[in-house]
Amino acid sequence: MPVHNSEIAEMFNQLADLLEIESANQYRVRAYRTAARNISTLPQSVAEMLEQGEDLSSLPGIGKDLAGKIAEIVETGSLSQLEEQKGRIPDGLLEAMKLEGLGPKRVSILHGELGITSIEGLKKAAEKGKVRELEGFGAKTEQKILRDIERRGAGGEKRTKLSVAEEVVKPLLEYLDDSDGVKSVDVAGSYRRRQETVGDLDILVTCTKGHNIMDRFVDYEDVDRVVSKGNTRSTVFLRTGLQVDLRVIPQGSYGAALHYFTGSKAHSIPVRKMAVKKGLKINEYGVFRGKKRVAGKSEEEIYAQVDLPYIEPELRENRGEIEAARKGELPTLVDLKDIHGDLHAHTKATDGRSSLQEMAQAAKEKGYAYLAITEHSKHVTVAQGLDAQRLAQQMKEIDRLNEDLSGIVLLKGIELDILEDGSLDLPHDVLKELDLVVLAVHYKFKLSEKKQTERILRAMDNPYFTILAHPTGRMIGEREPYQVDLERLMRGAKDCGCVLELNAQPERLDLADVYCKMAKETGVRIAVSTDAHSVRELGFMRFGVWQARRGWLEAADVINTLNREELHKLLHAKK
DNA sequence: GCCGTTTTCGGCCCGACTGTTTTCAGTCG
Repeated sequence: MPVHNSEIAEMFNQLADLLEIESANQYRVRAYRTAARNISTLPQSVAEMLEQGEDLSSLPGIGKDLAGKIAEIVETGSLSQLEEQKGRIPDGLLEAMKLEGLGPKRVSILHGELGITSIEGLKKAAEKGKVRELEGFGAKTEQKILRDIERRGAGGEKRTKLSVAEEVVKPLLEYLDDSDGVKSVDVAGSYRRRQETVGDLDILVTCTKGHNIMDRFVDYEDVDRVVSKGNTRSTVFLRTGLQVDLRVIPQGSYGAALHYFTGSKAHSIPVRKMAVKKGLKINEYGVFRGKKRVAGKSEEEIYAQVDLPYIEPELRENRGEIEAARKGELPTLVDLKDIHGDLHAHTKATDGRSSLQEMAQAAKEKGYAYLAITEHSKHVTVAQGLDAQRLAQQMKEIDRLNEDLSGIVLLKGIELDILEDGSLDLPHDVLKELDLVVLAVHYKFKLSEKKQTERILRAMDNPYFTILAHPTGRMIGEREPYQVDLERLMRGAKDCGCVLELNAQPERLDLADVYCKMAKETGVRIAVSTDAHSVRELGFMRFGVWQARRGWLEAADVINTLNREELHKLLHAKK
């Protein structure tokens, strides 16, 4: 089993924690964290790069030393330096570092003065009042530690899916916006970058002088606990467990603050370095030459100071956007208004909840030109997938309905199961009557990477194949993707003119952003599809488009930006 | 530990809030 990038990143982060507890040079610590961050966001496997003889020290933030450590991890599955450090510092202290208000210095004191080695031990010491007696600690810190231990026992921290965050954010924004003196309210952070999950929410407001937005914020009905409250920054936890930071920003600094708090950190650092080279300093208040602020009102101003055009939030991950901006080669990202139809939807005939008519009507109201009905095929028994006879019946219904519809056309399709050996769940003479065939893997997720890849490649190699649905089968936070060689899959898709789906269901968002970018670079086009099981779910298109934008996709990379005639030509080109 | 139109040494992003202290260290983002 090859070592995953995330495992290497985790080891480097642990090592950074341990070094901090031992008061190592802070820049050395930072180097490990930077390396961990860079590795975890690489699209390709570091283990594979190594296998192919690539020089890892060419990666950003990886020098000779860390390249050697990665090689050791890939070869042996562990890192001797990490094991040594762990021998000196108990695991419990790493856990304790995650508690609110406890960092390396205090954890080190707890270890040295009280001999704490575990959360359990820390809890006992705090209950006996031993912690408050230590220098730099007090009664409040002790209480906070106890509270946090209790809280974590109940749940533990988790990232929140973008769709869930959206539900929480909307009423909160309305609440904040709906008070006199508030001029603007915006969400920054990973939410604005439309990352598939968010850790916390960063909300920025501007308001008239003297207005106390902070009082209103901490009074919000969903606030469970106020962590801190100041004049310009407050932090609360909502009942859902989501952390929300609110910052009050002076108008003249709004762009600078928006840029700063949108991040990502990986994007901001090189931008700030570019400023330093020009004798400027960028912080959340503006761009400064000496003490004089030279920009700050808008993000455009900030970028202009370092000779860059505006960079869309979805691109700000330090995945080449700064270089592209410098060369004037930024993509014009696909937009929701470019979308002319949806190519994956279900109805009551299988596991959907709306009728054909309802789906057609809703799609028409969205301004779509087409909607593909793609029910499950018979192998998916739990969804009462269609056999040849029921499919034929539905096709007749669609023909009848199309005669009555104006402005939109329903396309006849199927979400056809790929069987274990790569053969298809319905015969070719049935498929040839359809407008499009969406192929999908729903069973046998545990095949080896080689078998899974060949299974799908074989399925692609049939004349009716059009789109591969949810290409990795992942469910965010629930189910890992199945093992598949995506590079090989994409080359195969390019050879046979197949399209990959970006499934817009918020718990799938499959293909992930980095793979969308890989598809684009390979020359494979993407269908952004909702896989809607109801009228409401047709609205999931926005999540798909956001993810597509994070994957650098332009309208020309996405087939459902085509008009009806262009799409028809594409779908019939293969036959 | 990384990095270099300041290149083999000397920098490396920095401000707000809290708690404990009485001028500031630690933590956090």
